[in-house]
Amino acid sequence: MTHEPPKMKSIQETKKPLTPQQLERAARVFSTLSEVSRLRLLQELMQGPGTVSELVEATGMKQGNVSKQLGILHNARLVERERDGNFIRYAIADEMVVHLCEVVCDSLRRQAIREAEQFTL
Amino acid sequence: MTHEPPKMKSIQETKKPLTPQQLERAARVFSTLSEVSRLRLLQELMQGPGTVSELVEATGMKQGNVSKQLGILHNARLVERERDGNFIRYAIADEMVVHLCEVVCDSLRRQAIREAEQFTL
DNA sequence: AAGAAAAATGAGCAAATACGAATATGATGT
DNA sequence: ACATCATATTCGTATTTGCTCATTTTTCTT
Repeated sequence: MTHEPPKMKSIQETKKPLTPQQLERAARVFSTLSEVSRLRLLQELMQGPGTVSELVEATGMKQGNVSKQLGILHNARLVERERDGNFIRYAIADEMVVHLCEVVCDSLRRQAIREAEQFTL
Repeated sequence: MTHEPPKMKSIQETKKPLTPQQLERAARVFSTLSEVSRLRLLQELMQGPGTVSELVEATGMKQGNVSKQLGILHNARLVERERDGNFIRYAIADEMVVHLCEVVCDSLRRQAIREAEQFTL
């Protein structure tokens, strides 16, 4: 016979679920941020706009790779580009990126504190 | 001769860069959220804790897959599990997940509004 | 202890993708 | 027009990973 698991009240009932398309787009955003190389680039751009060669120098990545990852970020509308003579200057295009990174960093901090406390219990 | 690109002042100089390990962990968090199936599961869990079979029913995913994706979420400490008889109840373990999804959804909303405005210009 | 139910795990396959190397495109200055 | 510099793209390779199916592990019941 099939048992029924005991029910439990939800903490927050008030969240409306996302549509499949929204889920898809959210997944794409997260996927775009799922690579260290791209986070590295975004981190540099959070200090201010920068050209490809500046980013190559700042990150130590190969030029082709920098360009490719920036292209991915640009495709995802997280970054915008503007030509300046021979250079192309990239910049953060969506504040969301900054907020997302802040949220993750906050959590990492809290987690680190929690882990540190384990040694003093 | 190598040209120097014109400099530009940073908007926010006050952000401290993340360490390589922090970048790695942030990337791992984002990577964990980069799959629709896992977002789907998290979305269900945001309505409250649930067992594997409940999640199978709610999402239409295969049992093995649900279990595996939950395992990944659990490995990333985004989800916690608790045995309840024959069942195992999963629940959101880190509010960060909720915040991250909120941030992304806000951005998607803003983006949708911006795109809608393009038709009325 | 045996059987049933829930969840986890492993094998195999297909698809995605990150990176480096080489090459192509596009703009600038002479 | 040509040479040069900055950026983009293509190709090939290696790695990762998501999914299904089948099997195993764990717990509960009788």
